[in-house]
Amino acid sequence: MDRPEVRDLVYFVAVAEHRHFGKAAAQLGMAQPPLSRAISRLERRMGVPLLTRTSRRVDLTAAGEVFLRESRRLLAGLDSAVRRTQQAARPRRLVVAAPTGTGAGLLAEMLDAYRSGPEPVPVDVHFTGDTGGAVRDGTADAALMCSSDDLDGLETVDLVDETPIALLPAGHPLAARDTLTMADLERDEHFQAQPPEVGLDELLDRIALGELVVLSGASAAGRLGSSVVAVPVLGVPAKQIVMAWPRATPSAARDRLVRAAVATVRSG
Amino acid sequence: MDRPEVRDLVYFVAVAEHRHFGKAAAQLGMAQPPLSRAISRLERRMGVPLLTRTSRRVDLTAAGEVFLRESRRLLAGLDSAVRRTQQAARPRRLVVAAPTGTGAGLLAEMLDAYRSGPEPVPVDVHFTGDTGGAVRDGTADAALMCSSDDLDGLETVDLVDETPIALLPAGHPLAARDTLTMADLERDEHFQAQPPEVGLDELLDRIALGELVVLSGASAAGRLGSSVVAVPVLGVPAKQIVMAWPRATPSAARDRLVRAAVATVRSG
DNA sequence: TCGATCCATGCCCCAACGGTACCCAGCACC
DNA sequence: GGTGCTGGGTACCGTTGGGGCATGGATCGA
Repeated sequence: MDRPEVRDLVYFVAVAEHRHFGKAAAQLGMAQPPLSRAISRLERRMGVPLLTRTSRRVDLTAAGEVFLRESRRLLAGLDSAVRRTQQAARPRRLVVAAPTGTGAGLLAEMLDAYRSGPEPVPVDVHFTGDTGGAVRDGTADAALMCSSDDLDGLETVDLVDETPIALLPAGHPLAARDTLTMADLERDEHFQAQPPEVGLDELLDRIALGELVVLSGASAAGRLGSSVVAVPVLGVPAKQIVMAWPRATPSAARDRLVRAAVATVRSG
Repeated sequence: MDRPEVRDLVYFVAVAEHRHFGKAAAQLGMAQPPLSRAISRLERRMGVPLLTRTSRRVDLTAAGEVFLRESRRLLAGLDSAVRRTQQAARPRRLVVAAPTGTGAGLLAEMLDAYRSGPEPVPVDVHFTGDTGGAVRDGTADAALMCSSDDLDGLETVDLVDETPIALLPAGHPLAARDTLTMADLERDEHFQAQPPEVGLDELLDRIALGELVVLSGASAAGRLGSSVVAVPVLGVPAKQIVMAWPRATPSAARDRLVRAAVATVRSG
C-alpha cells in the first residue's frame, strides 16, 4: 500500500477547509483541475471516498472528517519535526516559552541559576500566551506551564505551587480581609475569571485603578507595589507551575536548565 | 519553506538505519545514486546536514538523530491516520484490542452488555500483547490496558482494579497461606515476574503442573479451576484495568462500547 | 430555457525522479 | 607503493506523472 504524500495532505486540507475546489486551488496557487485529480488520486490510493461532490456542494464524508483531523495533526507534526531538527543543528541555544507576564520573577532566578551552572548555553525567552503550543511545535525547547493546562505528550516537573490569591486595589472593601472565597469575588462587579492577555505591568495598573479584580497565583505576590493587595482565596484548588518539554527528545542542555529550575525553587 | 515529502522520510529512515546507501537503496528497491541525491536534496531543503559521509562510513549528525526519531514517529502516524480513515469508512464495526489471555471473563461480559445496548455494531476482538500499540496505530478502536502501561496520547476510563494475587498450583506450600509478600514469591524457584506470552488456558495448565508461579490480578481469580489457587499478595501496588482509546477521535459506536464496559464493571 | 457555477475530463508540457555509466576517495593486500 | 575493491558522488538520459489550458457536463436559480 503506497502512502499518501505530504502534498496530498496539504491539498486535501485546503479543499476540506474551503469545501470548494476552486477556492482551495487559488489558495494553493494552482489551477482547479490538477487539484481535482490529486484528490481523486488520493481517494483511489487510500481506497476511501473522502468527499461527496455534487456540482453545487462539496462535503466531507465521515472518513473525510477523520482524515482532515489526522492530516492537520500530521502536517503540524512534520513542521515541528523540521524545526526540532534545525534546532538540534544550530549552535546550541535554548528557547524557553513563558506565559506573557512572567517576566522578572521566577524565570529570571531560574535563568541566573542555569547560567552560573555547568556548560550554560545562550537562552532565548519566548513570551507567548500558548506556551504549550510553542513547546509542542518545536519553537521552544521547554515551557513554563500550569498543571491545569493540557500536558499530553509532554514531560513535566513541578516547580512552585500557585496557591490562589485575589489581586485587588488597595482601597477595595475586600482588601482588608484575611481570606476570601470565590463567592466573595464573584459578587464583585470588576472580577474577571479570565484576565485579559496583557503584560503584568498593565494588569497591575488596571487593578490599581480599580478597573479589575483577578484571581492569580501566589508567585505574583512578590511584585505588586503598594497600590495592589493580594488576599488568599479559599476553596479553589491550588495549581502548580510546571516546566514542560516534549517526550523523547533528549537534550543535555535542556536537562541542565530543568535541573537549575528545580534547584531554584527548592532553595528559594 | 517547502516541506519534506513522505518519500524523503522513508529514504532517510532507510539510510539512517543501514548507515549505508547501497544497502538502503537495495531495501528500497532502487539504485544507489538517486538515493544519494534524494538525501542531499532533503538536507539542502531543510538547511541541515543529517549525515556525515566519509567514503567508508556513514554516520548520523545530532540533527540526524533527531530527525530519524521524528521521521519514524511521523511515518507511524501517517500509517495510523490512513488506517483510522479506512476504518471510519468501512461499514461500522469496532475492533477492541485485548491482552492475550483475557478471553472469557471481563471482556465477554462487556461485549454482551454492549450488544444488548442501543445500536450495537459488530465487534472484533484483536488479541495481542501490545494493546497500546494496536490502539495507537489505528488497528483497534479501543484497548484493554493496564494503568501502569504507557497511556500517553490516549483517553482512558478505569474499569476494575487488579488487586495483586499470586497463582499457584493447588499443592504448593504457599497455597494454604492467607496472604503472601513479594519476598515469598521471589524465593520460589518457579516464580516468573514476566509470565510467558501464552493464552490463559496454557498458563493455567503450566501452573497446575507446578512449572510456574506468577503474579496476576484479581480478575483472573474467577476462572481458575480446582488445581490452581489464588492468594492475595501484599505490598504490591494495585493496578487498574483501563479501557483506552486515542484522543480526539470521536466515535459514537466506541463511546457506547466504553459506556457498556463501565456499566458492566459497576453493576457486576 | 438560459446562464452561471463548479467539478471532471482530455490533452499537452515539463519538472523531477530514477536508471545506467562513470568518477574518485579510502582502504587492503600484495 | 601499485593494484584492486568498496562505496558514495556526478553526468547524462529516459520516463513518469503532476500541473496548466480548454472543454464537457451537471446542477441550480431566474
